[in-house]
Amino acid sequence: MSSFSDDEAFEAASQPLSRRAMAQPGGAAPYLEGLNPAQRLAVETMDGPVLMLAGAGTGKTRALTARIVHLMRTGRARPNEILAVTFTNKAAREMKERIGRMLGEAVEGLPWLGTFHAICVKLLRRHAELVGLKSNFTILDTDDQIRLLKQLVAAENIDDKRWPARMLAGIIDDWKNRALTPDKVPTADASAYDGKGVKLYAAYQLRLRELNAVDFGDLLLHMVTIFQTRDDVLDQYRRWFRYILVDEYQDTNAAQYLWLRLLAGGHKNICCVGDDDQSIYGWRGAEVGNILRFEKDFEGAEVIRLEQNYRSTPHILAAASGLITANKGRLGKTLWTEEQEGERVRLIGHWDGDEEARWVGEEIEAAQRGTRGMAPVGLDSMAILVRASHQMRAFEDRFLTIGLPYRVIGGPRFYERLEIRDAMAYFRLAVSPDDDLAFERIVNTPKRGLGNKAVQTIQRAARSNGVNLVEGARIVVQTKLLGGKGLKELTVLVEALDRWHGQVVSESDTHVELAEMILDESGYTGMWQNDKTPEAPGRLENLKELVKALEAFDSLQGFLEHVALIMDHAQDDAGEKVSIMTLHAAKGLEFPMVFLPGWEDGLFPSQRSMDESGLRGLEEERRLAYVGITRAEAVCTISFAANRRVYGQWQSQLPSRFIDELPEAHVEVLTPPGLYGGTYGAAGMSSQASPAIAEAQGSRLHDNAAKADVYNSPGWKRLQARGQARQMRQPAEAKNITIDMTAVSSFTAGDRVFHQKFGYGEVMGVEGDKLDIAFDKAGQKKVVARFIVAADAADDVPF
DNA sequence: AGATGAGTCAGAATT
DNA sequence: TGACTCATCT
Repeated sequence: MSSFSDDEAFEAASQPLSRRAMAQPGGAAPYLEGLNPAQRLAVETMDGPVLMLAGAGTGKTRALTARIVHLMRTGRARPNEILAVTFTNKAAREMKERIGRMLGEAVEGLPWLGTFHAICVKLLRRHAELVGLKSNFTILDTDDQIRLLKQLVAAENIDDKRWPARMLAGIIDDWKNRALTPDKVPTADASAYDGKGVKLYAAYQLRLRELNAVDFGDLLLHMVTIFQTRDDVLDQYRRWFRYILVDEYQDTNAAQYLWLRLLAGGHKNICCVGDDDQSIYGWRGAEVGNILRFEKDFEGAEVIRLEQNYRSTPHILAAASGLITANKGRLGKTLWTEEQEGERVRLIGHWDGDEEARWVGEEIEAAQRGTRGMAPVGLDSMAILVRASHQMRAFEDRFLTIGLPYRVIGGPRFYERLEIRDAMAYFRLAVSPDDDLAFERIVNTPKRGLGNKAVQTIQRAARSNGVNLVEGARIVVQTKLLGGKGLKELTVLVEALDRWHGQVVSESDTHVELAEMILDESGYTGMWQNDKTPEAPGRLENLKELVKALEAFDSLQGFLEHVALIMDHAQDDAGEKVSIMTLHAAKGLEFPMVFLPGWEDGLFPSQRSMDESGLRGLEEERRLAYVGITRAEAVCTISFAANRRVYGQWQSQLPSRFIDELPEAHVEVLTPPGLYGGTYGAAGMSSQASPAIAEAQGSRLHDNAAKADVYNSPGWKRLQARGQARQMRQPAEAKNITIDMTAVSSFTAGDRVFHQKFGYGEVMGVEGDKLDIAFDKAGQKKVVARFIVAADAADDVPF
């Protein structure tokens, strides 16, 4: 891959400043309008180190983008003298859009804006030779990384049962996050990976260099190494990037921190934006300490607090603020809002996880209709935020059953899918025949009769001649080291690879045509067309989508470069849907109505987090809770279950300690259905029941005022909650599963059926009132029979 | 080379 | 419980 495009970016950006970029004559600039005093101060304090301590929902992106525009419009910096770093591509994209909007028509060049990794790629391509690479190095993703490590581990005769390569990958990542090259790994870490970690790390780095490849961690690590060893290069960039801005500073790891300190070392014009209370990526190497230490690290730093919240009601803010005060060593801030009081944070306990999911489903449907005098709420305005992704299942099952549309945010990503990765390996190989990892991946996909033995033969041929695997394969073909089918197939493959590579070089076809040709001629498309498993059609769809995505680029190289760093993929946004996601995925988002289920000790806070990291872990969990609550604009509902299936075993659960930490004045305890009144309430009351509960039971009134009365001593919440949960019974519906016999009996395996959400499919099996159906488009799912109609009757149903 | 069965393990996830 | 990996059999 050539680095010309990068260089052009540098040169173009270095053109003299246009007239338009000068300060606007007279009157406040439009981008400053509507900023509150703190935001405005953060925008206008341009020189020296600034820490913008921006609480949840305080308009930090707005301030950050306004600051960039301000730097440009006042003539303080030319666009190319500004470096703005984010963590995710999404954040970078959003910021670009906002800046574009603020600048309007006037295009005077754009600042350096991108993720740490994207910026580092650009820099590293210019200086690759300083770390023994060529500027067209490839970027390996986690999968390649692990396969490479597996080979090294195998060469060391290590039992990869006890010491999986994945674990080594994690250890090495950790070292790289801490900016440790193999020679700098502290002796305390010498025992890592059966005492062979450091040695393998060194071997891995060597191998990467041989392959002219880097992993994600290297992008930063190599640049830090270059900055540390080459003053001339560092000076160049210090002059280049005169103003530096960093988003989500609380998420920086040691390598990123060093990188920033080195770059900002001269002029100290660095503005870090973040919120120590929202640091939730410690397990990924982020160090809250970076933001806590800011004032010490950068002498004379200004700390500007953005505390006016534009998102949530006072009750929600107060509940979140109260909770987070239990953490030690915070920078501290006081969020406030001009909004009206609104509803308190709602708290409710349930019998078990299924009951919780059922209740949430009902609440959502009620909100959709509009209840308690509230206006109807759209599904797009609601979200369920869970601690761990396996908690999503109960909700998905329930929502499928009641036909409530939902979308899962996060999940497996497009470019991580098998078929996409295979196709990409073909593209990589066509672009650079040196890509041995890509060759290994596709040599026998589709099946060519080239199994382990054949691959070893090729590897031996390549190694003994000091060439790449494609050349090794060529030698094998020429010297007929293989026989029969394998030889024939390998001959065809080598010829095809030559042809494709030739076409990449000569550009005789468009890259889109070439891509289609590769997938076709390799037999890869055919492989899935002949595959009869239910996933096959979906995979073919994805391949089509991949080719479509290619159209946005002007070469295969350009596309591969993009994909290496930008692994995200548009979500399906069609139609109103409830969002389900993890708390981590919810950071930065907001919803009018938020459900926070599963607040049980061990689940949230997660036991594992506490076991591994003790108090530090607990505090990070608490910040996660803080993030969760502060996602809510108007209604925030926390819930927990008394019983939950954990790895197939039923366990009784205790309400989360975080529930105790919520300030009582801002919480309203709801009454679970089926506890008071109904079939089971009266019979289930034990002598331990609190007077308030007995009273409520007796009167059968859901009287919140009465409950609030007794709801006033610390520790009581959990006791009360536990008491409630004990008295709960399994709801009637769960015990007496109603089976609609007419619906069930009308279908048997093999029937063509129709579902309003999933479309057409074939019945694979029948279990009680559920049908196991392989849908043409949506894959295999279990669906309640009453939502299914016969395929030929679908036209008659008014969906 | 593909299918089957035993065994293992269980967390958040970006680039 | 269930998803996934690996080893072994056919």
